[in-house]
Amino acid sequence: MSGYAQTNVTDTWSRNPLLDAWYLTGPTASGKTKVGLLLAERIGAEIISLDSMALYRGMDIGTAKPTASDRAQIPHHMIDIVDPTEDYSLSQFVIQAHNLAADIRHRGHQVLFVGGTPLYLKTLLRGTFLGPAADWEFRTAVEQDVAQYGIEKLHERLQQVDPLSAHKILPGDLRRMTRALEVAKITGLPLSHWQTQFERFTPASKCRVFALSWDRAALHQRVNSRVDTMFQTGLVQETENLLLKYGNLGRTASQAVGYKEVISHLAGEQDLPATIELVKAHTRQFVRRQEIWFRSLSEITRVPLEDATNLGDVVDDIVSHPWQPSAD
RNA sequence: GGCCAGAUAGCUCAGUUGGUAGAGCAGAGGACUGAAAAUCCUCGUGUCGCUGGUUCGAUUCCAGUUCUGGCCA
Repeated sequence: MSGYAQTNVTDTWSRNPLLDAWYLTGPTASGKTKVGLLLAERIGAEIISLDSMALYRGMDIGTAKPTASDRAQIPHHMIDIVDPTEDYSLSQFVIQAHNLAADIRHRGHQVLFVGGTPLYLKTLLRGTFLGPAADWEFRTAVEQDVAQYGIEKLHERLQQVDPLSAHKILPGDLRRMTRALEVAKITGLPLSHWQTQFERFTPASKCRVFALSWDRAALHQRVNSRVDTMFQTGLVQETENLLLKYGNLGRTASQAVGYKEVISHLAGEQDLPATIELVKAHTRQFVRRQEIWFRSLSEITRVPLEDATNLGDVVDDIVSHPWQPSAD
């Protein structure tokens, strides 16, 4: 098992930060797509989507994908690249994004990441430990153990295998405990030995990472009306079509806010008005978690917004932001 | 018009054999490294509809009153 540890760890299992690109992020419904297009035009960039759900083909309305005309205007990447039945992962994203960024630079263009998946953003900014692929047999076995012996036993097991991770991961967090055990089993070394990338961070002045920021109450209003529009423009129909075409959606795609609730509505679990309210609530909760991530990232420069009429000024602010690339 | 049941946290409701009250949801803060739109942790004071009465003390008992359902005329 320790053979894994000896093979080219740096090349195979880690990715360095990608700090010479531009990044535009912000919570759901903050206006990233529009500002992104204007910014891309201004700086001569191609856009790489930074969104864990826009990856899936056919999930258009619920993910508020850029339109066909948006995509004709500026080249977009990492949209519609997998079927919604497929599993995707952070690591696949990071590897593809690095390769794409290199291609775009070879074409002489700037790279602009646009999207609101904070973990993907953090991973590009700080690098990552890619690690071994998910072992679903192992994960299922762990799940069964937990059902039989309780989650406390799992925490004790992790305590033995990887005390540092056991200390870091909250004892109810089945997913993270399982991953830590999985990595330890496959690599022969504890996860905490590998995961050191997130501790190195860059100040905002040395990178170009911008987060659109709204007053929370105003953003909630935008979320509510965006969700209403999604249902008016056929989210239920789109979901029905996906189910018809693919049967069930995959592990990740079926968890997407909007689709998850419509799927349960189609199964008769709640009526349409209740479904719409659920989607709104879950979107607001997602917004909150996004904001918590953004607050924790030193790399981010906040771009306050009060209405959607001055987007040109917003782009001016972003472009005039002083930038001192670091020597290393 | 008569009878019955409700009125308690932003919402749905529990509860107090009379000593001013608590769940779920919503909301807020935090964690997060191959599922991340996921997963996990923490946070609960509100004229207990209004006005009187009984009582040391009423959100709880009594009377009246307003509103909301339901039933009967």
